[in-house]
Amino acid sequence: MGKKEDRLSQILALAQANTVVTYKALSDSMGVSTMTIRRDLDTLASQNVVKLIRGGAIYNQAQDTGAPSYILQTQEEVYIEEKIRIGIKAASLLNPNDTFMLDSGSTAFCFAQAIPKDTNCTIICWALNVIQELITKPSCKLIVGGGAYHPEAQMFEGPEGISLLRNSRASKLFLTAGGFHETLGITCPLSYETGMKRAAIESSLTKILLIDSSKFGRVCQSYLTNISSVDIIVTDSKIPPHYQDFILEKGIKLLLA
Amino acid sequence: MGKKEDRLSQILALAQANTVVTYKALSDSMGVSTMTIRRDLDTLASQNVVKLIRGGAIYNQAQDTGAPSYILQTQEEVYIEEKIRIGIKAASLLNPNDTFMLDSGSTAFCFAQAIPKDTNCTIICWALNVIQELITKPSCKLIVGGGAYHPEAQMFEGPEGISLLRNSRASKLFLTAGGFHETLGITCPLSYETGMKRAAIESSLTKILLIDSSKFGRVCQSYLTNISSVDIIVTDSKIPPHYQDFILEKGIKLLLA
DNA sequence: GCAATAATGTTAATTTCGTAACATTCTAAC
DNA sequence: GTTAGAATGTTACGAAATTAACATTATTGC
Repeated sequence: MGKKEDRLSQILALAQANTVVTYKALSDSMGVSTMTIRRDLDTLASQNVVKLIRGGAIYNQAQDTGAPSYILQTQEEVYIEEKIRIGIKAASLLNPNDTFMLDSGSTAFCFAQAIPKDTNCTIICWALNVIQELITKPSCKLIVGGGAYHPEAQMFEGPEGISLLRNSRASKLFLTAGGFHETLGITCPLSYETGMKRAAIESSLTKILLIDSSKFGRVCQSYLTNISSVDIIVTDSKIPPHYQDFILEKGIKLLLA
Repeated sequence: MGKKEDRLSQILALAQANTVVTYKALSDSMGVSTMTIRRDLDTLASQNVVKLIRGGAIYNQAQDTGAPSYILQTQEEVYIEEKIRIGIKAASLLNPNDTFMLDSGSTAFCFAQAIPKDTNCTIICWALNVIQELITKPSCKLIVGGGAYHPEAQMFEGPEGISLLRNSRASKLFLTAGGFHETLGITCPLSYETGMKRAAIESSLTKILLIDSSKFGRVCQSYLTNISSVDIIVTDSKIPPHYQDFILEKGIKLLLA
């Protein structure tokens, strides 16, 4: 009995494409009676994938939003307002026709959101949420480093991605990190992130670190680079004063959002 | 005359929250007649923010997501039902723990939709809409070929992507095309597509062409490969009979959806 | 305050939809 | 092939929803 199965997935795909499907249209297009379609939609409704309405059904998007696999979601909501401000501040560093690299993570995503729609630029990136945001800005050209997809970080990573970064050059890099420590340097939580991040650091001129104030004094598992390898740090005003002094002593430019 | 304005924004908020709103529920909750609600929803529908359905309206999310830049959208709706059927048929070719490559295009997207959520497999792909669909299936491992993003085709393409495909191997390739002609072979409309497609063909064992019947006899600008390089063709039942004979004579397996 | 006009409400005829009961066809096991 | 059981189709009737025309009620400018 594969017939009903086939109909169900066809109906589901149509519902997904059109949002609304009607008994009549479905029965016409699939050559079965409205009663059959009705029973099919009942089945789909009991599985909670569509919602019945008078005359048909609508696709229930509430249930499938397994979309971005928000393990990151929890992390994302922490310091979200600071990250938005940091993104906006960092976006002011952009010049027309810049080519820059953009790292992964929630702060990078906030930065992507803050890029004005009419900014002509070329962006080299490797995080899916960042890409999804950037394709809404038609004046941005996108170069994407591929590789294996990591759902927890919503990023691509692998030798070919690293080689793409090595073969690219950018005037700026907008880097993110999970920890910033005076002696232990800049760190990130997931070891597979370091390959892409390091390649990006080596291929770009001005290294700009986007980091919210909660990360100062924190140390994560994977060592990324030392502090003097960054040129500009954009953070929020809750940064502890002694870190502020420390950064300025190092000759690094500090921007507070 | 702010009353109608007020109602409209209230209705809109409710529509956004609940997806579906009904004339009856709205007229009850706002203390006006269903006729007024009907006229309100007509207004909102003419502004394209809701879509009228029998008994009420649904919020039209299509207009606010600038998300996928559907230039492809127009093409996508052509033969959409056939493509869905083709996708479902092709998905039946999958075995557990397969590693396969998946091309770009609307038919490839329909195929991605048809992959059962619990299929353990590794998928090598390079189209953004395909990726967005596949990340909703947690049991699929994704490898993504990167490169420059092309909004018209929603795909990535470039030397590093090609090199990733060359360094990969897959038991199957699900290929798409824009034209299929007896003597002029298999063609596609955008020249930058051929690099990725050819690399995929060379790195995979069984070549499966997903193509709707409207493409038979059509020739597009970029030559991709000759017909005998594919092993299986999945199309819909509207395929002209002489093409059906031609394919079978060539010893290619033909599946009709 | 008084038209004039727009907004809203009411009603009834028409159409469409939903439901249930039953008829038919398909399918698979024996 | 027969037959039980499932899937699908048909029909008819009651319950909405749609439409249009008209009635009523606000609003606005004068």
